[in-house]
Amino acid sequence: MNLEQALIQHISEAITALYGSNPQPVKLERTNPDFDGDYTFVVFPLLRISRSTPEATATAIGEQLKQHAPIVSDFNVVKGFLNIVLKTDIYADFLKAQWDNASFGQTTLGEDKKVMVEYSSPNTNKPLHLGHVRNNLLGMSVANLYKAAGYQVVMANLINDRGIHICKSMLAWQKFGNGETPESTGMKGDHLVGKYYVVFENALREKTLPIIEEAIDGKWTPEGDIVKTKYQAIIAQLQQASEDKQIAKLKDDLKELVRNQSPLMRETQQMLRDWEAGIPEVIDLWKTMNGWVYSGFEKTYARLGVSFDQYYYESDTYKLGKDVVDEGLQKGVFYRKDDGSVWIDLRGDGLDEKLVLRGDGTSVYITQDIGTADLKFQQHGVDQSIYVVGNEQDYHFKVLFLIMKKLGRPFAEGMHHLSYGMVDLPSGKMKSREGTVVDADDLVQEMVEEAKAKTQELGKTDGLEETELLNLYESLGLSALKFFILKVDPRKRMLFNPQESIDFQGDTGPFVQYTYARIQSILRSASSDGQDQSWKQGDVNTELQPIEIETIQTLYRYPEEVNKACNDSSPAVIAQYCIDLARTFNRFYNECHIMRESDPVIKNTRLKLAHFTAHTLKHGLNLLGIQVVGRM
RNA sequence: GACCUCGUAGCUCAGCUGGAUAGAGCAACUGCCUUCUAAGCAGUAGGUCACAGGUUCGAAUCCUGUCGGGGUCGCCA
Repeated sequence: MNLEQALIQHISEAITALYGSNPQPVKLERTNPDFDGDYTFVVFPLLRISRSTPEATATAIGEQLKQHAPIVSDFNVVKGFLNIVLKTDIYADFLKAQWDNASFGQTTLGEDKKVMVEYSSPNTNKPLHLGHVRNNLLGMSVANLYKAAGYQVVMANLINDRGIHICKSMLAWQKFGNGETPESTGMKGDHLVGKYYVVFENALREKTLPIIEEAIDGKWTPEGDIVKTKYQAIIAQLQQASEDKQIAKLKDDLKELVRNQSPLMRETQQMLRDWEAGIPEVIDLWKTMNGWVYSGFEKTYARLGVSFDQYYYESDTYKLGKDVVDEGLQKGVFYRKDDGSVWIDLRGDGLDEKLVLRGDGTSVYITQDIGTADLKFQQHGVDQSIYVVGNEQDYHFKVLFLIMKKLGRPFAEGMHHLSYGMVDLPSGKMKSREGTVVDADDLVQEMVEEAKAKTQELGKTDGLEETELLNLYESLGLSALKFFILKVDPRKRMLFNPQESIDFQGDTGPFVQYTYARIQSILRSASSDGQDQSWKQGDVNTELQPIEIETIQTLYRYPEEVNKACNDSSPAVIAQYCIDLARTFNRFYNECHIMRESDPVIKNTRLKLAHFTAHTLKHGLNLLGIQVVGRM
């Protein structure tokens, strides 16, 4: 039982003793720093049964606690707020018991439970960009959080390796590639493939631009009756449209129509059909180019420090789910329309009717997601399944989870969408067309170079080997990047300012690492100046300074923060905590001497406190996927 | 148009399961290195918590509406 629970029980007993009953669960808060006390109990809700003033009620409970609760040393009352002061021995005892606990921060929240975290899920036609970086960092960190909370974790990556967009890169390479390979060009495989995706888009734009203009003027003569009818319908609407927004949309529709009729797109569509038919040349090309992409991705993943236990490929999973559609039809969850398409009616749940299988019997996106959900639970027997996917897919996941529930899947309750917000740049949204996309590899490289420049400027690294230095720059650069992204609530849209992200002062990863490195420096001198490990023995001082108590209180909170972060799937909770702990320790560092303290008990107590803090900072940073450094 | 989501200091963000005088960092200004790493610490200044109602002893937090940003409403993924 932790302190808070013990105190809650004492308060509850005090209330019962005074008023005969306790109408509601006791809620405690940490005392506002401006007031004296550790915990605060608000008595307003009790006034009905105490039939007294707030002050008198709070005082009565305070007196009762002081007499009967052994952990309470004192109290004070401000209006209806009962501020409770705990005995400092409690903090000394806690420090003594936990300072060297190597598993401090590991909790039992998820004992005997298993969770899958699916994240990353890239397309194999382009290299990773800043948006993927947020996804990857979140996924990895959330997986770490679950592990720390005692869950078994399966990290999964569902790779989108098929589809029309993949064929675009393939076709462009075939037509314009001249046999280029990563080896022949020295390019990273994912970048090479991405280059041909851009080549394709440019060629398509160039070739269709005059036709689109023609089409807007109503002078286009498309082939095929269906297209002709569609075209005429759009033109008719366009002539009547008056709002700018509507006109723009119609023009976009037109553009899409013209593009899809272009020879280039037809070839691409044919290639997709050939792929589905298993034509060997197409499959070979697909395998080759995807292979390039995977080796490129692996380098990016390795540098970011993310990894996976289970890969799924859409080229496998896109066939799944059709038998579940049959099952749903039998159960009456789905229904079939006259054209053969299968639907679910979710209007009763505030959503729409949603297609789950096309009229021609082929899958849509959600079909395979239904099948893949079953597969995940069958293969791994997980209790929970987390999808780390951007918030533009909120609706999709609402529908998916509802479908699984209606199909009677017991695991449906354990499915969660970690819906994270988009990353904006100071210039606005990232747009590939405008070349404002921030490439993941470039970004990491810039951060590491900035770390190197900053480190050299400060010049504190004399005596470090070359490999140690490289490791240091890597660690610092990635720390700045990861912390910058993870400290923001995942659910919120965030602004990525490159200038601010490479700032190493204030609320940053390097700041927390710095605090850790500082402590290591102290611990090194404690162990090397002839005193060896003797500071680890002996008792701890019970006469603690306020700042020492505050540091211990902050440490005490840590396991709760881990649980909170896990429950909320929010690494930001840990990032904010790390800042809090580092700042509190730095204040302690400034106010109290450690190595220069002459009283050995006080000195050794402070060394233990420093050691404990370092452990906790390291644990917290590791949860964010950040490595600590001993010197910087 | 319908639905979802966000709006807190000049900027980036905490705080949001209702509690005291709304907190950090950056930017600005002022102090602190012959003493454990100044990538640090202390201080000054900066707020109509978008706006208007409501619920409550008490609202940045919950409810309704308005305004503003973003997203979604494909037999795309």
